[in-house]
Amino acid sequence: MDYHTTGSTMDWLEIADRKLSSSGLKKGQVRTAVLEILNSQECALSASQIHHRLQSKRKTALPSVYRILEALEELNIVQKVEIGDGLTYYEAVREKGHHHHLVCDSCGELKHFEDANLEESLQGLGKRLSLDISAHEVILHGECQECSPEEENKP
Amino acid sequence: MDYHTTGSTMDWLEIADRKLSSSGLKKGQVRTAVLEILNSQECALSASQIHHRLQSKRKTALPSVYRILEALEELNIVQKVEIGDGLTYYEAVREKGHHHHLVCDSCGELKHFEDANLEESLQGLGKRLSLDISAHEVILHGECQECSPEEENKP
DNA sequence: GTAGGTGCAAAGCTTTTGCAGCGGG
DNA sequence: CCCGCTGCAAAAGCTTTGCACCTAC
Repeated sequence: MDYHTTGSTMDWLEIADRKLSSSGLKKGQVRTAVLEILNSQECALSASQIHHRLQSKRKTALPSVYRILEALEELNIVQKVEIGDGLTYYEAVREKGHHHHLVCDSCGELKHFEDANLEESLQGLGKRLSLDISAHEVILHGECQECSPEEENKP
Repeated sequence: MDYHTTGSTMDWLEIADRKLSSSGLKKGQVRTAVLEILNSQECALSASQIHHRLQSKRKTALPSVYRILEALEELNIVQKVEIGDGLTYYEAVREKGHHHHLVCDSCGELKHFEDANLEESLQGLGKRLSLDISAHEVILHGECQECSPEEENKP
């Protein structure tokens, strides 16, 4: 399960390819396109957003997108991000850059951030309650920096 | 917006009643029953669980449950808890006891916990990123204490 | 040639909406 | 008596499944 055979940092696409082929999966055209979209995307996209972007390249069926995302999730190549109101997004799982999300109340956009402090708290929490935590998600709701007025004249 | 007129801690049901009537809403039988169920429930329930519990008392329509929960959410009497996989739960918003949730990987049950440290981290995070955070949710996934073997003979 | 990949149509689920009749204040 | 409450039926999303055909290896 160690993909650092060369010592250099491996590309997410490369890792994905290996995981896929070692699971006996082939490189279909739609799957390849989905991987490219997610790779060039900084944050998460919904299934229908991905589907929409695919249309410009090739006629694609939405069920295929779901099947592909499901397979990628199984292999821990992508992960679901559920941001509330039943909205589901998908994003690449990269080696570095574990992060959490902010959903902007104004523009609705999904932003992400990292915070060591938060991770520490979560880890400590697991210990304190003696829970074996396999995953955690933190979703913030609020105003993103673009939307919030620069609060220059605050009391 | 202060419901502590008497100085004593007010019951959640009482607060709910006031909020409802001050919004011009009536005390329908189903709504009253939903409030009672949520009040006697420590943690969150799904719409269909609530619906199911209601059947023993009275024939109820699932859409009514959704409408009631929607109204209660609007008044901040209950809140949604979305725990992933598209599962949505609802729970009473009480004056004290802000908490977060753990979804057990084994039994699937929803547990809750409080953690001051975590709250602090989240607050600090808002400051650091200068975000105006209106809400936050933390969902942990792992094994709850009941499910995890008591790990007595750990190396 | 043989699995896996993909499109299409249809089914499944949860949640929402419209409407008519009931019921609380 | 009026407006809100509720049940019923239907619609609306989003996601999954079945099946036939295509394609990578």
